[in-house]
Amino acid sequence: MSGSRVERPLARGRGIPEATVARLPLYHRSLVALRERGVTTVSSEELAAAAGVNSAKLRKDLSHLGSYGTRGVGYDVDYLVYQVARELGLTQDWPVVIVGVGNLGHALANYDGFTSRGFRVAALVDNDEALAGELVNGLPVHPLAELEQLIAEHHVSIAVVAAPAQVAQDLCDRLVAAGITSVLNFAPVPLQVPEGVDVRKVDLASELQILAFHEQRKQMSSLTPRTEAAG
Amino acid sequence: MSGSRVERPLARGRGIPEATVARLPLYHRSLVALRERGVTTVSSEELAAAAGVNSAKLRKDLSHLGSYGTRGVGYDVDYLVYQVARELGLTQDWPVVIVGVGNLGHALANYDGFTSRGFRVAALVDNDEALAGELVNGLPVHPLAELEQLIAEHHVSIAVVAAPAQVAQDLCDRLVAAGITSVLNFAPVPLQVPEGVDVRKVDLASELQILAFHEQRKQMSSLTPRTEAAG
DNA sequence: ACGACTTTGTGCGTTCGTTCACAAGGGCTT
DNA sequence: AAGCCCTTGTGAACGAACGCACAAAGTCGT
Repeated sequence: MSGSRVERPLARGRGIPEATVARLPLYHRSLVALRERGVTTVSSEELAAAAGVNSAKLRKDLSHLGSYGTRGVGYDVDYLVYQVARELGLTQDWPVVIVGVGNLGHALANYDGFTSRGFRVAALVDNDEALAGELVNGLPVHPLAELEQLIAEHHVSIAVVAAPAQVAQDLCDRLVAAGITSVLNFAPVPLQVPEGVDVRKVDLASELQILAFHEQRKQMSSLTPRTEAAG
Repeated sequence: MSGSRVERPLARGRGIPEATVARLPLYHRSLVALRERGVTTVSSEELAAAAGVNSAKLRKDLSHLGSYGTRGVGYDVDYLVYQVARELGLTQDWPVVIVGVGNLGHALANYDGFTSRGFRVAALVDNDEALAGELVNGLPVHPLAELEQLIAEHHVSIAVVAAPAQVAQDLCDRLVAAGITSVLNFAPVPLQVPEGVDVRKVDLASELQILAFHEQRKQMSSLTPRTEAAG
């Protein structure tokens, strides 16, 4: 292991495929888990197995970040953790505002996975005045009227929408107007946003429906096992 | 609108692309919303706008289910809602078991989106004996020991894993052994399952990390706006 | 110092998904 | 009944992603 490594200017090619980006968090988590087990070096085969992906795909994904492996040896875990974290932007602090403190918002505010990975819940906001001032995980719930001020004060650019579907689009417009440029949407509606704003949606019901689709297929094929038969 | 329609034997071609399946819940929801607004007929263009997708993609997706539109007119909303629901398996009852009744499990047990779409929380299970018997959304929390019995009794084939990462794989093995064939996994670990079992994962932290990645890119490009310049 | 061995990084063929653009087909008006 | 207009359904071009298989490149043993 040579001591000094070249520090690349983040994403050499300027364009990392979206599919790769979506897997980087997975690699990061797998690497951290390996490090905690005391592993210092890992091959693409091992890491791929830990992450549950094809090893060639893993190597190609990592190659988009740079040549961080050593042929014949593998990857240095510490070093790779850092590089992936840096590429993902986990080395900086990301204040996040959660809008909607119902059941889901509550759960999100308490979720360790957010706080433990560079994200910090900067503020909780809810439309329900009755909730105002209540503490959730040590943080007070703010009335909706303070939304813009909180975003500006805490320099928030990422918002989590955990509000009902009916108000989600209006809320989103307000968030964008207040300077939010990334939205994680839990409301089951497709949010319209202007160019330059990113939206990712987490749709719990959809996921179950997709499972139900395949489940139905399994049941069908087990009831008619001779569909392909033929003479 | 002709009165009698041909009832296809579900998925004419036998194989619907996975990408299409993943969008069917979205179309279903958009259609239901249109129906509630009193819309009886919708064009691919309109429905695509409501769902936030390209209209050609929508038409191709729907064509995989069958020819349910009328050229020059569009799609009958009621009829299409039914066809999509049938294809997704929403016309049948899907009992679901939720394993892990922490913050997230609590929120899921209370989530309307599940129950309102053919899914029924048949049982709640948690490892923590202190929770046993407690009512969540009117349902008692069962001790982990009763897991297999509950799955058998209620004919459950879909499980939701909302347990900590450390126990997720063991839990999953147990679920599969008990007859579960579809798993919705909220634990941040890639679950290993045998052939024939489907797993979908919802990874809250990953979604934020993906947003952070793009957010970082935005910041970088706004700081160095002349990257592409050249002489 | 050298060769055998290991593992990375990647060129290439294949598969999957998206989008364009238009022919086919149904309804509506005259 | 005939033609116009509208929208579907799809062929075909394009592009993104995957995975094989191998050359390049480094390590380790002798």
